[in-house]
Amino acid sequence: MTTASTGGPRWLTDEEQSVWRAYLHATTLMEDHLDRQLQRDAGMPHIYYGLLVHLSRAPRRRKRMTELAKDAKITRSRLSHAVARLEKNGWVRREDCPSDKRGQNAVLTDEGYAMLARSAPGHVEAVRQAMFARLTPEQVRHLGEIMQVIAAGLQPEDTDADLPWLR
Amino acid sequence: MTTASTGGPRWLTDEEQSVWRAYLHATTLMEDHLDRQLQRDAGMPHIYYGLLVHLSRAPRRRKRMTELAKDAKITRSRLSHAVARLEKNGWVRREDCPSDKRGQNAVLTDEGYAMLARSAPGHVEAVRQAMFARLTPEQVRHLGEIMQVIAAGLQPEDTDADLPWLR
DNA sequence: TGTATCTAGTTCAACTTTCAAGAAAAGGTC
DNA sequence: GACCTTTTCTTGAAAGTTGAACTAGATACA
Repeated sequence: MTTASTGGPRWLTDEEQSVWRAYLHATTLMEDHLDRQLQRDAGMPHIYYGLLVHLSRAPRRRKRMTELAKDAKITRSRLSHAVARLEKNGWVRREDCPSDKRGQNAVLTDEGYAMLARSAPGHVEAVRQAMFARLTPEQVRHLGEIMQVIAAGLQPEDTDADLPWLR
Repeated sequence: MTTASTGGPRWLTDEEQSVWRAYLHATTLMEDHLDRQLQRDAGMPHIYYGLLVHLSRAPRRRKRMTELAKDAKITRSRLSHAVARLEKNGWVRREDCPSDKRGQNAVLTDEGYAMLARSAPGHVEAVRQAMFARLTPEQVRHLGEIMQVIAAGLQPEDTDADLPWLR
């Protein structure tokens, strides 16, 4: 039942509710699926794998902790723990930042890179099967646009340029 | 760069990669956003809130543990811990299942229901602002269809009816 | 210089999730 | 009934996450 605007709380329409449920359902299953796949084939959860991917793309395969945390959308605290674990695995190592003595670079080791090279094909295949193999090209395009819009709305603005009180 | 079919591992096209990144980005931000919103306004993470919602919709506001776990797409173990926590809050209580002495029902208490009634409007508003307020009606429809397809592909088939070796 | 403030990263404790193991009841088969 | 298997749910330990507190170094400014 769709509530007309009576002054009470605004609920979602039937369609919105159904879309929201589908969204939660699909995203939960996807995350579980990939976590399991990577835990099995690469010995780490999805987010840790993502950290290695980020590092592999960075110049000289290294990145400042804070920047990496920002890229991966996790807190610095969580990153500290994660890097500690990945270091224990030998896939990442920390190195002092030469220009800022507070800073640390997380560096993808050769072993880390090799692990990534080994597990990437399987992971990509899992992603393809779970998502792209099932959608039409149009749906893929739509999904991209929709996700861009949602992310933009939730993204904390990191540029102060357009904050009125700083104009 | 899009790899042609050379026999090596099949990568994603540029567009697929970009859509995949957008998907990960948006879903991560959304989950964080809602977790924070509910932790702040209802004192529990999103998934726990979801459990209360499920119970509130169930007949007599109660449900067998296994069934609840299935609905919420979490393991029974996780549910056991979660219900223990919610029980401590006074929002849920366990009750023996009369027909099966192994069974337990999770029951939404009046306090739990009140808590839900109190926090639901804010949560719905958060969902609306994060998603539906930013999408066109067409995008909402597309998103629903896309999520249905993805969920269907990942959903473990619980009917054995069509397994070939049981035919 | 001195001092106040900010930033980078870590650490701790509390909480949540996972995985493997286990207790208890139910269901099947002889 | 006895026996074996399956289902239901819980438990405990290990792993991961969170948010607040903390250290050390950078930055700003008088």
